[in-house]
This record gives sequence, structure tokens and C-alpha cells, in this order.
Amino acid sequence: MSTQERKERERADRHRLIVATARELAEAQGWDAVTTRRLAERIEYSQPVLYSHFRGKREIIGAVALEGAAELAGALRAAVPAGSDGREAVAALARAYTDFAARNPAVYDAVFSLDNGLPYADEATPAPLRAAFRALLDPLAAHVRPDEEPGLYVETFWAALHGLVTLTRAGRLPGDRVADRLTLLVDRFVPRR
Amino acid sequence: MSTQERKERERADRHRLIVATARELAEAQGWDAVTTRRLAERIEYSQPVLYSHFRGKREIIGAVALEGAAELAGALRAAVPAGSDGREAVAALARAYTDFAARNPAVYDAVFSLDNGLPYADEATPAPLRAAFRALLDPLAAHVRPDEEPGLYVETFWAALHGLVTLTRAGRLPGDRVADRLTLLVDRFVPRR
DNA sequence: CTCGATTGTCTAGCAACGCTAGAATGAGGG
DNA sequence: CCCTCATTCTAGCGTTGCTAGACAATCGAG
Repeated sequence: MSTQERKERERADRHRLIVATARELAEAQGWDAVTTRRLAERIEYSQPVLYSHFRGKREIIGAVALEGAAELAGALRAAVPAGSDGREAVAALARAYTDFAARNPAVYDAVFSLDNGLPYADEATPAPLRAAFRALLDPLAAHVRPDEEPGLYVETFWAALHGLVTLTRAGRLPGDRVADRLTLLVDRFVPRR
Repeated sequence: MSTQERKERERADRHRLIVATARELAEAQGWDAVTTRRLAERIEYSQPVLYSHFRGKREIIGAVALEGAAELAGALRAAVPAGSDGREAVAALARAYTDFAARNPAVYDAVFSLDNGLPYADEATPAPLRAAFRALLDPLAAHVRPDEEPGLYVETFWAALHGLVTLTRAGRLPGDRVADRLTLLVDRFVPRR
């Protein structure tokens, strides 16, 4: 059944096309501009086709989020030399995190701010999300104090990064001095001795 | 001109009614449920009346945000005994902040997450927003290290609180252990000696 | 090779959204 | 008492996410 296979392949291609187009559109004009009509027009199909691939807009955001989480995990891993976990490693990690957010604001929002329907902090949490968390945890684990739990420590550090990212991008924090706040944060979580 | 005064008073009353109703509706059913139609129905006027008080929905959110910021500032002040700035004061401050966010999620979003049209980190920043920031700064100022700038220090601490609040409420962080993360954060920013 | 059945896709439409133009209403001053 | 003018409403525009039902293309059976 070759025609069956061809159809499945074409369908998978179109699936990827939808996700990629949604991402491009979101990154170029923000998620508000990602309407089912515009998206359908860009992929040169009618709206209902979208609903044969995804339950709705939320699930499209979820697909972009999964892709983004995998990339974020990769970027974090790449920023930290394997096995290193000194202060410099944490600083590089933090920089890589905020850089990713700055370079892919729409994707970042899909992963961490928008309603994407994905389960977090749950046994059903998808692998890419776990991978991103692990990429944060590994270089940080060495700096947990004996009286602290590694999970809570990483979560708190992550929350701080997330707060800096979102407040800065929402205009609640001035855009200059971003690097200085990051240094301060790392100093507090990984004291220089 | 007594009738003139009466009209102005009635208009101001209605203004407050709109803001209060928007807030109630947002707190009860989320900001998505605050539509101009529903809001108009609740205040027992037609939609266009809303636009004679506010430029649009964004400005209504802004009005709720200003009210909320003033309340947040009050709650933070009330949580910290006057003049105290020890570790306990900071812990109480952090608890008061997250408590406010938990008890008034919609208002919190209006102030810190939604597009409300207000200027932040700007010379035009409205007084209530400044007041809230000051209420955070005062108990923290004593713990800034000589090599750190107070402004950056407070902003970073604030960002961490904000990150914890938003990630928790968006389901990205498990809801239990909130207090433990807060303790960990305070420990890092105000070391027990 | 043709014909019914099954996929696949599209057109058209629903209810709800933020927002507004212009008609209708009602109170105040002459 | 009536006319004026500010206030309020009705009705509607263009947009949104999503879907029902019509249509077309493809496939397997006879």
C-alpha cells in the first residue's frame, strides 16, 4: 500500500507545516496575530483542515511549545560545557536561558506563559519539558545546600529567571541592566567565595 | 449649579461601579469573562456607556490595576512592622506578596501581567505603582551588599516572587511547597548568619 | 472500465468579541 | 410649554474560534 504511505507522509508534512507556520507568524507578529484564518491562508488550505490536525488553537500552541522546549533544552546544554558546574557554568546557563527567551519570545510564551494544554509537574509531563528542566538542574545541583532540596532550589532559581524575563518583556522592568540583574541573581544562588 | 454637581457625582459613581464590577467579574470568572457586553449588562447600561468613561477594555484593566497596586502596597506595609528590616521582615514581606497574589489573582494579573496601558519604570509611572515598589524596597534595603545596587537588588527579588506566583498559578510549578520555595528564596537573598 | 462508497476538502455560517455611527430619549433653561 | 442639547440606546461592522453540511476526488469491487 504505497499510496497509503504517501498520504500519511503528506499528512505529517502538513502537520509540520502548520506548526512551523504558526511559530513564524507568532514570532513575527505575536500570538494575537495567529488566527485560524491567517494560519489557514498561509498554509494554503481552508480553516477546517487545521481542525483535522489539532483540536484547536490551544493544541497548536502546545505543539510549538514542545518544539520550543526541546530547543531550549539543547541551548542550555550547549551553553554549559559537559560536566562543569562551577559558578561560571551557572552564569552561562542563566545567560543562555534569557538569551533564548529574548530571541524566541513567542516560543518562550508558548512554553511558559500561554495556555497550551500540556501537563506540567505531573507524571504525564512530556519529555521535552522534562529535558528542559533537567538541563537547568544539572549545572545547579552542585550548589544546593545540605538543608535545601535540589528540586525546590532549581524551581526557585528558574522562577527568578522567568520573572526577570516576563517582567522585562512586559515593560515592567527597564530593558537595560538585564545582565546586571542576572549577575546579582547568580551571586545570590551561587555565592562567590 | 447644583444639578451640574449632581451629574458629576453620578458620573463618578458610575465610574467606580464599572471598575468594581470589572474587578468582581474578573475575580469570579477570569479576565476572559470580562467582556464589554457582560460588563455593560452588569452595570445595567449599554455598551457605549463604557466608552464614555474609558477608551477601551485596556483602560478598564488599567483602572483595576491602579486600585490593586494601592491595595498591594498597603498589604505589604501592613505585613511588616514599621521600621523592622530583619530577616523576619523580609519573610513576612514575601509571604504578604504571594498571599495577595493568591487572594486576588485577577487583580494581580491586571497589575503585573496583562496589558493595561500604564507606564512602568518611567518618570510617568503612576503613584500607586511607585508605592508598591517602595513597599518592597524599604524592608529589603538593609540587606543589599555594598557591591550591589539597591534598585537592582529589589527588582531581582521582586522578579523571583513574580516568577513563583505566575509559574505556580499557570500550573507550571506544583501548588504544594509554595511556602518552602519562598523560604529558600528569602534565605538566598537575606542569608541567615 | 464503470460505478457506488469512502476520504478528503471547502463553502458558508454560528455565536461571541471590541468598538462605533447615528437614532431616540429625556431633562434644563428660556 | 417647548425647544435644545447632552445622554443613552439600538443596531451594526469587522473580527475571532470553531463546525455542519455540501461537494469533489479517489479507491476497491464487479
